[in-house]
Amino acid sequence: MSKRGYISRYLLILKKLKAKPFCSYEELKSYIDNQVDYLQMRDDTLNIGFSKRTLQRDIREISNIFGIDIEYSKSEKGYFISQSETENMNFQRMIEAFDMFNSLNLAQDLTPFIHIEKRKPQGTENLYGLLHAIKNKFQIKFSYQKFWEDEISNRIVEPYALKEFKNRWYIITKDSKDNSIKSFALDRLTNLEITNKTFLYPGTYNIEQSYRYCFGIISPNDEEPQDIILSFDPFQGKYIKTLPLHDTQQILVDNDDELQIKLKLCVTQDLVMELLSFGDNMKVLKPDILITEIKTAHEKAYKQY
DNA sequence: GCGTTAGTGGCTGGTTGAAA
DNA sequence: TTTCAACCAGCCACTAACGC
Repeated sequence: MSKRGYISRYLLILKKLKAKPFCSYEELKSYIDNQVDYLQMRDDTLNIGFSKRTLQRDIREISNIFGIDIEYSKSEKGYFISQSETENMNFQRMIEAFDMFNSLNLAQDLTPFIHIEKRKPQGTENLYGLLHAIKNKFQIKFSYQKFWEDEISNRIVEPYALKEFKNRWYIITKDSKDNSIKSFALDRLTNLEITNKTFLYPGTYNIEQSYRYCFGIISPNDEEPQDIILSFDPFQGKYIKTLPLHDTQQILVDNDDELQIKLKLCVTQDLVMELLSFGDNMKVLKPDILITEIKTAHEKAYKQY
């Protein structure tokens, strides 16, 4: 069997148990047989078998490879994924990626109907190296080119964490030059070098807490979060209700005229850019500093015509 | 074509939990 | 406490894929 075959089987097991916990071996077998019938119609190299012994080995391998534990409940007479795993974002992403991978593979003859976004690689080839450096607290060196500058600068930083925002990966670091927290997009980072020099992770620094009131990736440093009140027209409001701008989003008014929401965030450049993208479908009601920023930006844009 | 490797299925004994 | 059913894991043989 090809490697794709048994990896597909692992993911089918996870997918089934996520959708329906406490499946017996027979239920899993039936599900996998059905799925494999369909996959094999498109790819006859996918010769996937599934005996009880194979399931036992798969459970062990899934734990080794993906770190996801599958247990058996005697009272429910079935296998299940431990609850904490199904809530794990990595797990959700893995299942999504698998679905996407299989769909695109199966749909090669449907190419005219699938339009993939053409974008630059995300720089994920450095993920392993960066994770190694974060885990072992090694300083890193790299070359970096900002969007708004042609010049490439060389950086030496202490890597703290990786963060994703709008389909881009960033490394959160402390810059040795000025000791401030900075983020760098992986797709603009080159010549990565992991040094032998170790650093001490500041005990008081908590990345989750630090970015709690940030819209995107720009570090707030010492800035305090503010109450932000926005009013959207009803059409845009529907999108905002289904795709909230931030975890702190609360609905204040929801009627035929507007959707009014409150956010608790630091006013950073990435938040301003996001709000500007709504154009005249959104109005900032609070705070004054943000109203001024948005007004100035719209006025500048108006004067260009 | 041949040898090696890895995945799989089946058999078997040990373990565990529920029921009598 | 004993019995039974089901799972788990070790072992071995088979087979397909892969490299030379």
